[in-house]
Amino acid sequence: MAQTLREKVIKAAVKHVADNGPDGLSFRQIAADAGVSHQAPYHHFGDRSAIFGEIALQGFRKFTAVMGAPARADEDTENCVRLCERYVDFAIANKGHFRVMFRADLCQIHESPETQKAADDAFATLLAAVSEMLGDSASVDEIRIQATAMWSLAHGLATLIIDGPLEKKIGKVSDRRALVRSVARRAADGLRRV
Amino acid sequence: MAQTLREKVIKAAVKHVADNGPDGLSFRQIAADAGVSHQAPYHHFGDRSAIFGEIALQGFRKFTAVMGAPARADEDTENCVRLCERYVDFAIANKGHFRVMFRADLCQIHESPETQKAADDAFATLLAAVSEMLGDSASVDEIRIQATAMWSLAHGLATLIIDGPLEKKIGKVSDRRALVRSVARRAADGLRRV
DNA sequence: TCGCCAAACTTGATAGTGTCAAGTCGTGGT
DNA sequence: ACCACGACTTGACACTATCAAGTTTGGCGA
Repeated sequence: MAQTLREKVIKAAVKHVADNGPDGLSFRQIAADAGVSHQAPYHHFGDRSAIFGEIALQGFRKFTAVMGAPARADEDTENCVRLCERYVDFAIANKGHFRVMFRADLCQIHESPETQKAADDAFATLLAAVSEMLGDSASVDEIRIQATAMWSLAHGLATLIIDGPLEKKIGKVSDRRALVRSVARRAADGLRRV
Repeated sequence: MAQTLREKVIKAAVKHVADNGPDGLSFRQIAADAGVSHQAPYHHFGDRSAIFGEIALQGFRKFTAVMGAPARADEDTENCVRLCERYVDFAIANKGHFRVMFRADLCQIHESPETQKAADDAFATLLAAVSEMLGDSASVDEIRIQATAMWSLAHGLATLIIDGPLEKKIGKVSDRRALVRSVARRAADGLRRV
């Protein structure tokens, strides 16, 4: 294992957040697991929230890469559905990161310009995708609103699945995918019966 | 102050969660603030997660009452918009409850039949509202999908506003209301340009 | 009135935690 | 050879949850 202590600590922290949520994350436990003194991690992350900030940074970068990637052949042809599905897939595949990224009380992304930029880039990617989806004629306001709507939809789905009551109701991956697609398509067509 | 210790503890805990999030909630501090020994709260809530369960219980009941109430004159005439707006309003007005209700890692609602029932009732209220909105002809599946979509949209909006990066971008209440209405109406009309 | 019993609360102790303040140790550069 | 600096250790302190006792207190039957 040629990985540095810093990497080990982050890895362990991400795993803990993914398995047990952000609460009860113990630096000392992580240090002990890494076979290192209880104070060693603090040399790399001055503060408890610093490690969350680092996790968020990594998360936003990965998020930007995933959401901005060109459409694959096996994906839904409808942009809205594809974005939602990618969003939820990302959240599930990166629980440890996702649970931290949008928790301002945990990671204070504005304290690190690097993390702030990564977050801005992530949002810009979302805006760009929506903008492309709407075409040239859409106003900036319209893009903003539509992006916020789609973001909210995907984010709500993801958090309800990950942290909330939806997880146990839809066990199999195929079921989950089907649900996400149905919901996203329904939203794309309009939420109230016309 | 004729309120019992149990009520005091819950009140203090809710306030802490609303102000600082669920992390770092200290039973001892609450006990000290209430002018009582450090062990007293444990007599009412055997466990740290028990108090979260109680908070979730209260939250779900209040939620059901709010979401199930008949439409007021000052509310939007469109059902979807109204439901979203109520949802977000509830989340903001009851931050301390809302932040706990949908966090399975915190409150384990299935451990208390009472809380489980309250949560089920809350979802049933949502389903009923959507069902009414769709009319008699809608299939059960269609109702379920549409309810999940609306729930996700409202939930995503609420969490992004409360915990995420949307809060500081929209400061004034009027701005927030306008945003929520715009987004909800846009979603009701369909997320992709037709 | 007395006794008593269970609930509400206190006191004490233990193990685990974040964090401050010092040390040690090796490695690269001058 | 020196030494400065980053990576890490050691020790201490205040704080926390939680277990395991004790003590108070209010109500109720005899």
